[in-house]
Amino acid sequence: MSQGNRKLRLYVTIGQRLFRDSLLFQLLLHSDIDLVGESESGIDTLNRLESAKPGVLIIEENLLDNDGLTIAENALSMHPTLSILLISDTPVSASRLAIYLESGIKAVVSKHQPIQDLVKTLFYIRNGQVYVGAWNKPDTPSQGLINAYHALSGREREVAEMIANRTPIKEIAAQLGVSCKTVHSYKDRIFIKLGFERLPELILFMKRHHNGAAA
Amino acid sequence: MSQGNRKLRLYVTIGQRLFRDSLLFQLLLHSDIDLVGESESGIDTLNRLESAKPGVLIIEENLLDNDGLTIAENALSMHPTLSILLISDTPVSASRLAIYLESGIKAVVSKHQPIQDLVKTLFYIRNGQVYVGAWNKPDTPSQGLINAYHALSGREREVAEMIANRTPIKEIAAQLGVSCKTVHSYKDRIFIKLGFERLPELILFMKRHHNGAAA
DNA sequence: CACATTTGTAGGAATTTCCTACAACAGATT
DNA sequence: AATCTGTTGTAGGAAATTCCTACAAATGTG
Repeated sequence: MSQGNRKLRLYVTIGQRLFRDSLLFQLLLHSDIDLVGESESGIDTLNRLESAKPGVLIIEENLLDNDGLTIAENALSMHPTLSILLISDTPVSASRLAIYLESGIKAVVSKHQPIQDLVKTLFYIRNGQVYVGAWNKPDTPSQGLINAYHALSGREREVAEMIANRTPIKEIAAQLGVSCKTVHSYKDRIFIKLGFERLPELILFMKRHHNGAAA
Repeated sequence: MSQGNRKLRLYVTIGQRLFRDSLLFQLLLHSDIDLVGESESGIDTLNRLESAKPGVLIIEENLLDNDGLTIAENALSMHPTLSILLISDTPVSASRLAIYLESGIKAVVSKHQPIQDLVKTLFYIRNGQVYVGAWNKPDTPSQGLINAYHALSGREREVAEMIANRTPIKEIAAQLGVSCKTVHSYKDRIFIKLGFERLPELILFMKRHHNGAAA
């Protein structure tokens, strides 16, 4: 099976159900993610890796029963090909990061980073590559995304705003005097240019972008 | 505007960006949720409620700068019609719950509850009704959902499993010797019977249900 | 046995997704 | 000024998905 269409076998260790649920839900919207298991405790994770056979493990740094880093190190010694993404409570210092990388952890994402960072990182490390950051200022759409938005044509921005306001496609078409197919084409192009896949991404971006410091 | 199609004006106060993002993303998949603002701190929330005019505020109990309950009480005194859903770190005791309800908080959802509880609660309290729980055992699909699953016909369960395994609709149709339209009809009925709206809900349920204690 | 409900199956219409196409426009180059 | 290239505005085709409806056969109930 080629690299391109191989599923990402994911195991997730997050203590709080609400957080784990909402993260899992979002990741499972991606069709090439295969959830092979989940735990709230480190010890359960260690017990289940053998049968679950994940390629990527997402694990919190601060678990209830254990230090996530310790669990991660144990997991790596048992499964050297496993790629681990550590979720830290705070942005990590350079010295701390060096320790993690030395342990074999492939990525660290802080809980203060946007979800897009975690998703991007996830697909980045599934091939075993190493990723570290956050380099974007939290709570602000990245400059690249803002640039991409400003690069949209006037008509595209007009349609983006209406779509983000949940205006029905038929109503947008009527107001702009174009066909529904045209509005769909615009939506298609907007999502491609901004790198979005789903409507909530656009809604959140437009909300945050127009409010400046609203987040 | 009738109650039925009124949008739910939502403001969310959650300190950690990753958690807030994934929760917001999921809530915004619902077309009748209108996000009017978000903050990571209680003080920002109090400053923005006047202009944001939310109907429902979701706020964490433990914020970085303040006690969520204090912020919630302040918010309520400024905006008596606001419905507040408090996210607690731990399941709350009956005595603690009484305090919250006395403060005018409409619902408390613990971080150890499934996301469906929060979503259900959200739509429950938007009309001002009071909701408290969790009554379901965490990390286990509720008994009602399991009962609903067992009430599916054999064919429905067969199709549910294949869909949850991300088998393409065309392949399911070919394997079962029926048309694609038939498979879509089955999917439609399965989602209605189980109360699901999107594929990740089914995937997570099937994964957890078949694994028993896997979560 | 009669009746009601469920199951298995599938079509119609509308919407959405993915892709392609083309004329007009705008900017860059010669 | 002419030509070339890329972008914009617009929209169709085909396939997939959603929402809804329909019907014969099977099953369950009284």
